[in-house]
Amino acid sequence: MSRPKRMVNRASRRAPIIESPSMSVVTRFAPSPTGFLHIGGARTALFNWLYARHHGGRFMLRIEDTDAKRSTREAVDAILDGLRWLELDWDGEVYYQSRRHARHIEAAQALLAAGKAYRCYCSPEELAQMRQTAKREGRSIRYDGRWRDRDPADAPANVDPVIRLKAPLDGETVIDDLVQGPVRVANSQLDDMILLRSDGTPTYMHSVVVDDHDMGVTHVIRGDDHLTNAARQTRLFEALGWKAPRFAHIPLIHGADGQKLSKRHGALGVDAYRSLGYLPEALRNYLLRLGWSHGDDEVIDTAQAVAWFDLDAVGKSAARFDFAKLDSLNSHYLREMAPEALVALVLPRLDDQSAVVRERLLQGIASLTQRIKTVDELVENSKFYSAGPAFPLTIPKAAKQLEGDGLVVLAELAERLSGLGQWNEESLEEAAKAHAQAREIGLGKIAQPLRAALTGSNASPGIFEVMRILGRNETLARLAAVPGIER
RNA sequence: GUCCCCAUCGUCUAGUGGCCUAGGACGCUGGCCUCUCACGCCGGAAACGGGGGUUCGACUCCCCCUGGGGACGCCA
Repeated sequence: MSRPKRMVNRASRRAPIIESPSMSVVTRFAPSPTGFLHIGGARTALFNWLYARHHGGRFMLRIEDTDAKRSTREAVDAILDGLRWLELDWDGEVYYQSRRHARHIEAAQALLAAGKAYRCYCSPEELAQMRQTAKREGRSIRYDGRWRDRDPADAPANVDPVIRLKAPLDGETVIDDLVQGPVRVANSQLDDMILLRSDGTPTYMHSVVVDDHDMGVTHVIRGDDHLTNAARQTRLFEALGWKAPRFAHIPLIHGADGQKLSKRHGALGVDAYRSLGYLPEALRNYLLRLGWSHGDDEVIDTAQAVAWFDLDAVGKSAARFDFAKLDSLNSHYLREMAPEALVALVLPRLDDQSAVVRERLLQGIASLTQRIKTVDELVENSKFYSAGPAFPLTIPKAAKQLEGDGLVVLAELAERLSGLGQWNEESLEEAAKAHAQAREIGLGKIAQPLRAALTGSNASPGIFEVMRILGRNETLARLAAVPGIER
């Protein structure tokens, strides 16, 4: 596989990833269990997985369930299921952030003891008012630090305080983002974030930092809606005296309306893609190309993706989700599957799962697969191999074939077929053509009624293939079952 | 409102100062093939948001504008 010349240039241009060989990569996917694994999360997981696999590092999974009120076991299961279906295997045990509360609290207390954090006695109402005022006056909306240097003796008696980080007021925080490049944020824009809530539980912002450090995460790859969080978190890392990981904020996936795709806004869970009939490899390929590229390559299987993937080829602008392209990739991977694998997908969803049907499918599935985009369509189009069409036909165009002349032609053909010596595609086509010639009509005038009678549809694989696979008995039986034909 | 990010065909993208008459893919579309629908093959329409610079030369570098997105929670 030769790399295009330009790819080399591109790589050498941004190339900020100069790690010592001994430094092994650790990435993590850290979803919050408040719903299914949606498509954006799936891509974030994929990129983290690919980056770790490409660099021979570790890919960890951490469930961010610090919000006990909103986290559910069902959501955790849905996320795990989704990742398994996508075949994104994680290393080691699943981390549950909630189980590490003690550690998070300890870190916050240490900051407090070191004078790098402080107690804030503002009530939620007070904060809401602060925000409102700031908004009205056109200032940025953030906590004003009123308890930052206030005498603890002023503390109201029966108010449980939150613990806030005492972050630097001046200067700026620079994130040297692996995707976005250097991003500078004035420290004056960032307020003193809450580490521990008034009930003593740690916030997400704090837990993330402690966990990423403790887990040895080297690269945080996540949606760019976290970009400003990276600045906040960097300051916490500094306060704790830890080295911050490298950040890579990948652009978000937008819906057809150009807005961020989220659980509350149009995003489907990966389970929906599964039940819609998409293959995990197709979804991975599609998601990979949303924001990442390797020259003009489009069809990239997972092994190739692992070999090629790196952060320097991740684009910076948001992408819209496009089902049409997913469809085309899905049909590509479907067509590459072995008949046995395809049948294993289809047969369980058919009414008749007998050996006879299985054998028909084995023979007919390849050409069936040429005509569909999803597994669902494949199942739908395979049904005629399982059961004969019911009459009258539900498809008007097909039903029309079984009227008048069509019916006459079929009756005559049935006669001819019953006496046919060889039953293969060549002999069948020969017989049909001979009949067409005898009646001085086009082959289509015979093939279409045949198709309707045999498959119940006006579109199907080649009709002689269908007849061959169905066999003489079944073919004749189906013809005989057509209302208006007696034999 | 404040801050941050982004900007090439309808969509995903290639492009890193001359290789660009801007390439590929999906979709759309004309044709061929043909028993239907597909597949396949051949062809077509389709984009650098605008304005200033820099330069011998800008899709490419800089600035402004415009447009889009994101963040501003005791959510994650």
